[in-house]
Amino acid sequence: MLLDSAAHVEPSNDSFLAATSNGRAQQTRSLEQLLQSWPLQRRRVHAKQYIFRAGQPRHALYLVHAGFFKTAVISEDGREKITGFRMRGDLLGLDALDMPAYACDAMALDTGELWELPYAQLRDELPQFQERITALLAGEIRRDWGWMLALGTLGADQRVITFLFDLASRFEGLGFSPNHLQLRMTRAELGNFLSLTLETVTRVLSRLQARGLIAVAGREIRIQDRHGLQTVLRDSASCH
Amino acid sequence: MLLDSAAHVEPSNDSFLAATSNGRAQQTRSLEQLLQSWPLQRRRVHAKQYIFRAGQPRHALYLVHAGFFKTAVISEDGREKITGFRMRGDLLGLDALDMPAYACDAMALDTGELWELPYAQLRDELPQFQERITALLAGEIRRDWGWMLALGTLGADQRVITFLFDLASRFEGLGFSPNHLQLRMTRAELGNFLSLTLETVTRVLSRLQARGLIAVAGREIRIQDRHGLQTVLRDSASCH
DNA sequence: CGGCTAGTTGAAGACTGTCAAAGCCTGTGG
DNA sequence: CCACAGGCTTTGACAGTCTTCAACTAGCCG
Repeated sequence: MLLDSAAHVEPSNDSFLAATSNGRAQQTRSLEQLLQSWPLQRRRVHAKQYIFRAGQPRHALYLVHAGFFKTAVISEDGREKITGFRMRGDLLGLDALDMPAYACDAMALDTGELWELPYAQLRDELPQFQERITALLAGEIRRDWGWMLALGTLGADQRVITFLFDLASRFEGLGFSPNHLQLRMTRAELGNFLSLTLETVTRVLSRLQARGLIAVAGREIRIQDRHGLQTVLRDSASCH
Repeated sequence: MLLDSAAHVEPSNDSFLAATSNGRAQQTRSLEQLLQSWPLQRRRVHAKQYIFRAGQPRHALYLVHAGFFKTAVISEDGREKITGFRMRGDLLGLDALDMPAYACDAMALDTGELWELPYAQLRDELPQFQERITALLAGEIRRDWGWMLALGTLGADQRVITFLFDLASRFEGLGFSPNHLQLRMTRAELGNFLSLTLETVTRVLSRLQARGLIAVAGREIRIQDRHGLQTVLRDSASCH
């Protein structure tokens, strides 16, 4: 009888995405510290520039130091799916650590700076590095699962709200205001990530604005009634 | 100009899920070999038994040696999402490697056997172990992304077909027939994983059977026209 | 046999996608 | 400085897929 009916200590829903984000921020903050004294190759990138694309030979791991990025997978018949938006402290290329080639596309959404990490070298010379990488990989899995849960069980409004909260939490972790969000992606990219059309994203934002919950001005979004948003998240029961 | 407009070597669509499965099979096959001479604690489990639940203190990593399992995350308001079905060679608990508590529920869908891996010990004493774990983590991320792509861009029929192909590929990797699938999960669980309702799953299976593409008898499914299924996968363009 | 779980099928409705048109913003070039 | 082109966003009308609700069947076990 292996742990069959033991107590089920539930991680709260909101904390699922939020906590992992915070956790990640902390962990990579210390990853930055860990690498402070290391002579790293730095790269500046500009908007719409691909850092790498799926299939290209993998030669480095990138730590985002500034800027906003997206990673995406593409099927052979052209279907694209954005797997995440990456900002300071996130790593690009983690998912292909065990492969000779990158497994996704990584694109800058605005100008930014990347630190190039020589994985093999760091792994061999820096004792805590491997452990950090493992934690980041596991964290990415939990984050993905959190989004799979959200996309699979929530309606359009709730998905957008969840996204806004997640973004706010991550911004806050980086020292920015959690109520004043400057989006760097298009409606289409946002919709792609949330498995919605760009029109639906627009409609949801308009709807939430009409209710006075947020203020939308293009890609600038202000959260005006956090509590009201959470109510929407709760009340409108699942569509499943 | 960092790798901006370089050639884009595309991994084929079908290989996205299939290849990762095969890759995983190989890797964990050697993981089994790697552990052959290790004295591992073995556990037998029965259907509907929880191996662990989210929030419980993590004390081991489990390697599936026999049986069929599901892992799921649950939100505080009760929404559940099955994150994957696990069989021989898969690891349970990988996603919480960096945490003191498990991050998901793991449940046996039939009787099975698990090998309990003492992570810290193996990591310290077995040189190749850490590397394998890293590869498994990265593989899980790619697999999740593949499903996020499928669920976000495919219609109901295509999702079910993709699932059948994935399952067939995994069975084949374990030495079973890829055309004779014995499902171990309910329609509800299948639907949950594919972000569909159980009714929709049933209807899709009936529809595919009516077209002579598969033969359905409860949880026993025979793939009768693989080529026809692939055609459906291609032709019915995305719903996005 | 009765109760239970799992699966199938039908009809109606909701949510979101699709298609279309128009407005907006920005950068460029005359 | 203004005009224009192009990409991005917004909004509307309509259609389609999937969900919801409900009834019914089948298999299993006390």
